[in-house]
Amino acid sequence: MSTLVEDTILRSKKISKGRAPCCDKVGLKKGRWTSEEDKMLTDYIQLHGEGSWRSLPKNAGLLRCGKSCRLRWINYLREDVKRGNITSQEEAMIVKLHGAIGNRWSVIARHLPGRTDNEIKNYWNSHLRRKIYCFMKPSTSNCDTLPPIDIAALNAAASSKRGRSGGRGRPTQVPIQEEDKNNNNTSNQYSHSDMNAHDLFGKMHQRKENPDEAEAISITGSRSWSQNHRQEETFDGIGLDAYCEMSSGDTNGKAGFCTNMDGEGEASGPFEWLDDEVMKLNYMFENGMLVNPTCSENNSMEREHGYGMNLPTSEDSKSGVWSSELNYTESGEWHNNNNNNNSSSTSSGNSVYDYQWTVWDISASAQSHNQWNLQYSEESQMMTCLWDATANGEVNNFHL
DNA sequence: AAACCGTACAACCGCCACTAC
DNA sequence: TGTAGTGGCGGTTGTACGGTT
Repeated sequence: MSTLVEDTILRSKKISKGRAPCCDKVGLKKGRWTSEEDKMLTDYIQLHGEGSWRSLPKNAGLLRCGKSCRLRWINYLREDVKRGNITSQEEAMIVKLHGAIGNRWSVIARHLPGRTDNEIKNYWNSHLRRKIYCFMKPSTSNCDTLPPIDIAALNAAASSKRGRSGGRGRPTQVPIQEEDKNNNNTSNQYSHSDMNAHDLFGKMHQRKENPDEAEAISITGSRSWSQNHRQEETFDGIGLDAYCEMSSGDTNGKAGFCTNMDGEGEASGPFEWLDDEVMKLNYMFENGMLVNPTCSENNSMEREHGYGMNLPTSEDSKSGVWSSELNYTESGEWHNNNNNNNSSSTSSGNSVYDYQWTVWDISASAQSHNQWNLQYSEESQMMTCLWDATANGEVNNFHL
């Protein structure tokens, strides 16, 4: 009889709560691990090896959830976990990879030997994100034309759009799969969430390989939202109101829209994607993926004053500035191409500010359409190590 | 000295992909 | 083929700690 009751309870739990929890949390300890617990876990794994996390706590005599044991082992107890400050080289790699692939911490971590995804994620959230947001805020007299960024409002807008998403795969702000279910135009339709750096890279490559066939892509710095709406949202302070439009080659695309090949699309609210996507676009600026024809490589004024990360020029590539100086090999080793330490552009500390900066007069460029052109420039090729492309430009693999 | 505040980071949570059955 | 178990991932929270008022 009691078994029947237990079964009923278990079944009702499963029905009412979906999946059963990873473990019975009753009586389990939470919070910080003690050194005794660490030793018990380490001793057990050294004896029996990793795996079977569900049964491990019981076998090891730990009052912990299996997940908690796994996390503790992977992030802190393993011998190959590197402790200590993130180096400037590692920081540069994080910035670069994050610009290319976004919050895929585990992928980024694979390129940083000894670093865990959790550590990198924390480092990003506590150090780098702030720095990079700060760089978008005009700090020099040269940037007076640009209003300051209201970071608090940005974050508020971003967080208000996010539920507790979690999960692997695409970190959705918009339920894309649901979106796809509800319409038939999935082949050429892009949502803001889809419109990430990865997609843009692929499309840029397509453009390069088949300029006549591939979709036209334009990235335009623009204040495209209605004045009323912007005022309501108190987002007057946005410094980089870039929006993406993807159309059949003319100006069918609409600001902030998901458009298909016919220029049809559904408007989304402004700023939904700013928090992440603008940053990604910004990284593309930084990495030379977007080339402003009004900014010549030799424009020293632009290169000397700080608004945005400096685009590595072909000259930079030759002289060892930026990424050409630092390579990461397949074997997981850092390789410094620059054998002398005289380069004035090398990072002097753990700050993205150590890179060179340049001025991007986004406000001015926003006044005309299509002023930002995506170009497959020589400089941009430093990012092409990240993907494979077939002859027709189809991206089929990310080297991450 | 105490209260407050911001930061860093360890840990937790929920979800998803994969796999075995 | 469907389902449950498991590992893994990314977002978020909790808290210790140092600095400031």
